[in-house]
Amino acid sequence: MQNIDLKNFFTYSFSLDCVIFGYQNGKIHVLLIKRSIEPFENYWAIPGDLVYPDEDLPNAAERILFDLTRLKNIELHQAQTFGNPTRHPQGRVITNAYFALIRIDEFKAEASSWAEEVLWVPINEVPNLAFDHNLIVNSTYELLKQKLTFEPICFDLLPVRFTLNEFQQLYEFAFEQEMDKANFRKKIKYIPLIAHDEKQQNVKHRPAKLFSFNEELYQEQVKKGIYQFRM
Amino acid sequence: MQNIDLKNFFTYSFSLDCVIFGYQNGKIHVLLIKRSIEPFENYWAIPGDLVYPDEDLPNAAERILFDLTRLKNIELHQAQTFGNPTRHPQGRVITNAYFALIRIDEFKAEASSWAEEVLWVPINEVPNLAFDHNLIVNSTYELLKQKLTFEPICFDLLPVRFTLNEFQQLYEFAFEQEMDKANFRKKIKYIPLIAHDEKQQNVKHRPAKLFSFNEELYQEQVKKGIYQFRM
DNA sequence: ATAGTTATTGTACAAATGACAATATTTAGT
DNA sequence: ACTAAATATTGTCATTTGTACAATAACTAT
Repeated sequence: MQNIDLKNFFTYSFSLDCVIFGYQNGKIHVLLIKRSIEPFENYWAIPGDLVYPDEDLPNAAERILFDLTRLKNIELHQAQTFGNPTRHPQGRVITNAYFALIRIDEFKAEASSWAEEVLWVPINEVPNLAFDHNLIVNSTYELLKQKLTFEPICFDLLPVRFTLNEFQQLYEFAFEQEMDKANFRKKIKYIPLIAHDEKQQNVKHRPAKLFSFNEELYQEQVKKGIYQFRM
Repeated sequence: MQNIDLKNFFTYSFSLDCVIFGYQNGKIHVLLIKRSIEPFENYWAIPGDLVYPDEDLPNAAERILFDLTRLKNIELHQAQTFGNPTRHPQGRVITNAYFALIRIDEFKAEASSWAEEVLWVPINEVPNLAFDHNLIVNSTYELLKQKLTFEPICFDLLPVRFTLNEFQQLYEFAFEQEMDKANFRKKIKYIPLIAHDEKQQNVKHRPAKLFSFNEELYQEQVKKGIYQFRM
């Protein structure tokens, strides 16, 4: 796996790792796979693999995620790049993290290729992972938290129709901080939401009203410069 | 420069490009070098080169910047990675952008190695650059503007001692928006600044008082959770 | 109907924002 | 020394936003 003659030229491998976040039971989860191959056989890891020589990064992200987890039609975004020379035991592999936010129950992740198992694990209960994947997951989670403040990406994690309490709890979890219900509602006053007639089901108390994000109105308001998302 | 046998393995080159921002005459500038080698000979570009096989990315950033511009002791930060397969005419070269913010007059950039010339150019007057360097510069500038809102990095661009007007003008330039003097001063009320007795020199009107950033107090307040920078 | 539980709305005070005006200090010229 | 020009610095006030806490509403289960 070494080639001295080409040293200083095409001497690297380049891989891409996917950090897939999902929200369930009031907790943000991350998707892991169990490796059935060396190195780190039987370790949990995030889905990732080598990028093909002629492949663009966004395409590689889609392909790799699908190969290992059967997930598709997911919007992936670039995060950090990790290039420590010793991060891969078999050679110099620089890796670029991509991340996505999905509704866990809207997609069905299935182990595939050399992924033996898939697992959604709460972000604060992630076990020891292969390679430097703990570092990658943690760094990317920091990025996610940043983005939660300035972009309406919370709605990719929430159910399409959600209660205001579910909405609030997502932020309480991410920022590890309790918030006042009344004040939270004032804070989100200008976020374009659609209030539905429908109500929460199967709760043993007063059911809450269901809302959904008004994507079109949001886009329109942003274009006009009337509104900027901020939490 | 092609090696068919190793296709799918160590088949990439990995490079690193530096976007160095400086502030002068009320404008944010970026540092360019003129290439004296192919490809893109005689084009302006940002300083960048291949990463050595055993080199960590932060070290590579330092080394490459010094080799081409003689700049050193500069804090470099990772930005985006660009991996379009056709971005380099001679093969697959994935590149990782790093950026830094400096005071132009505190450092002396000098052309070195295959850099024939160096040039500070206002960010809104950047010419056509080699490779996809315009894309890299623009993306990184967007990142800089984001960071200007949430981290006190403006003080890396401003002179060590600055007037409040210089401070304000930096933000007015970056966000392309005029601000009210009085309100700006209210906004920065909690930023830990040191007011000096010293005043602006060589102006033909009332000179402004000079301030500097109180880094220690800032760190202390952040640690205590008392304060979070926000513009 | 009643208790239990959560949803939703209201109130009152403190703090921040934004538009605008007033005052202060310096230089340059007489 | 006095004055005009220029910019620095501070103040006012109406409006909006933030925060803590309380009150009311609506549903379930018994």
